Amino acid sequence: MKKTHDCGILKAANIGETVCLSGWIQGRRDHGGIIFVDLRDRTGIVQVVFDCERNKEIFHLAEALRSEYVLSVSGEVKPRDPETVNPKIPTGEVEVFVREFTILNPSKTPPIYVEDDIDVDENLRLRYRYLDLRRPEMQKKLFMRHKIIKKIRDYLDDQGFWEVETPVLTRSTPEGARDYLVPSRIRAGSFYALPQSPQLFKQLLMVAGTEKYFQIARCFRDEDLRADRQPEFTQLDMELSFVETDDILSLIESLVQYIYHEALGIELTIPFPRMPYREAMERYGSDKPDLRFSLEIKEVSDLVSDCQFKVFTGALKKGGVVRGINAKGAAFSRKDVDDLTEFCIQLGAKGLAWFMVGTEGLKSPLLKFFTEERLEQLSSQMEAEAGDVLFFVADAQEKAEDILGHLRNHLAGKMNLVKEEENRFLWVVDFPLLSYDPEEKRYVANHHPFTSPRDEDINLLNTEPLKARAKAYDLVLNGLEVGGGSIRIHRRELQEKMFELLGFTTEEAYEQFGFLLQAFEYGTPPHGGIALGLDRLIMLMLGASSIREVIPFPKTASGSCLLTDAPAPVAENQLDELFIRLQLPEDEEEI
RNA sequence: GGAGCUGUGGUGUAGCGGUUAACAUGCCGGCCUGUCAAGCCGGAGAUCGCGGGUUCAAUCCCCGUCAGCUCCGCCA
Repeated sequence: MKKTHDCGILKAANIGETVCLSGWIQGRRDHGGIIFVDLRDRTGIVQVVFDCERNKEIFHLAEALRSEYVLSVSGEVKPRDPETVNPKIPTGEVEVFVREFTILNPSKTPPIYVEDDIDVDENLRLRYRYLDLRRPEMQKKLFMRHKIIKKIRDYLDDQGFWEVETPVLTRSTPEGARDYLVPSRIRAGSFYALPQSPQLFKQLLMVAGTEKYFQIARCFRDEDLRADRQPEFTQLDMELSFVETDDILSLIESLVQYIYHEALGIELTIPFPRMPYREAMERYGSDKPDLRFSLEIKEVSDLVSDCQFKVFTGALKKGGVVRGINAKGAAFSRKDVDDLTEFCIQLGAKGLAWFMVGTEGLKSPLLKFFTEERLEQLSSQMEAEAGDVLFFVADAQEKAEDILGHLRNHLAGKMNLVKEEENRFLWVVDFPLLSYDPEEKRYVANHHPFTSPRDEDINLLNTEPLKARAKAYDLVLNGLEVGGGSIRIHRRELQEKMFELLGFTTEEAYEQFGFLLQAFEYGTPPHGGIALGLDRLIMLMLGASSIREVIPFPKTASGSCLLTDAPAPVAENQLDELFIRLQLPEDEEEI
């Protein structure tokens, strides 16, 4: 028997047809003389009927059917009596009277329910992922992921991009995240690294004249996991020649607008707003601000510089700042405020100053440190009204920004301010090119060593390198970074200057990046690119709360796969072939 | 590396220093010809994550450990 129709598509128009359906048994209702079975495939569910009176033999065979058996049935599509129509399912007007059927495979009783809205330990879902993925909501996520990526390919193909594959076994380069290493059998003692991104190859493709490149690229970073971070993940990686920042931003805006329209039917307004990094940090305390709520951070250093509160004045004397957030109308209890203080302390704050705004003025243990006039100015600066609670952090600028940024997000959750249905895209631009690493006592590239400074900031590299801004940009959606890229350096002198600032000698630079620097000597077009984190983007597009929901076979927080039990020990002869001897911490099992 | 939360029949929960460990659902059997969360009757199913400690007595309290989740560090 060959499947002639999908289960989920049968409707009144099919009445009278003889069909063959194949799928899984969603459920069975045995009434003694008649058995109803819901047959499910990836398109949906249809009711098939085994009737004692019509076919006694088939009916008795059907008594053995159970959930999740794989079943093939053939029979006639019949209309249901009006009073037995099921309006809850699309196929509810019809049912199939079974003439014959085959059990293609029986099933043990599944450990999780194959249905939507299950409340089950994620452990079990991951261990039995193949059952979890049978659930309609997961099938939909798989399908939507396919569809979004298909639309990306369609769009970029239409724009003249070539999809090019780059190696997965490549070489380890310094900077960036920890590499996953793969030992070489043929060259003893040497290792490949799995790519953190195809960065260097896509730049080489620009030298190679590809001009417009993209790839749906798997990337690997051996770092700890988060709800929005897995050690292996998928990027839409792109690189273009003869472009500047605006070309890339508007291309991505159109692409994102296209896939939202095509895949979700949602119309996005472009261009997306653009915000300099500095402004994002000052107003939101984050380089990936969530714009679905306001709660902006306010500067109050000037207003508190002459107060008696030593925590404030002390921070200012050390060159720090005092900044605050107004939790509008929050009307927090003392307990809430204590919890929030604890939250900030966990993040490294020394404390959290607060003022409750009542109808009769401010309430706070800190009132005595301030003059009436200053309190009034403070209230006005913070736009305080009765019911508000004002919070202040005094610390070094970067730290204060960071803590307030986290507090802002936390408050939004606690106060239920996040407009979940909104899609607030934002470009954050003008990132600082470099930061200073006090441990290594050198500058480090914020993006990567090939990121170009802004033309007008090139001279700053000689005088105040930390003030130089990069031609780098991040795409932010609802408080998550969903993409980032830059215009690259394509001129040799500037690249050498960068390496010099990063503390590489010419020899070291050639040792690590010689192949790229050499390529750059053979006619390199100006170029730039971007990579979008597809798992995150798809997660947000589908309203999922974790990246794991849109990855078919994800890893757990400790990097293991509960389905295959990877990572796992290997046989000794495998290690021998690779010239590897294990040196495990004490008390570890012998492998 | 650090902090927090969670762990009880297959599944989801309740419980409590001494219980026959409760409920729902699922599963098995029986009855039942129009259900679609079918219904009714009966039954099986748990060494309460693991190890140690306190105690006359531990699923419950303490310590450790493992696993999962969230966050910090890390990661663009």
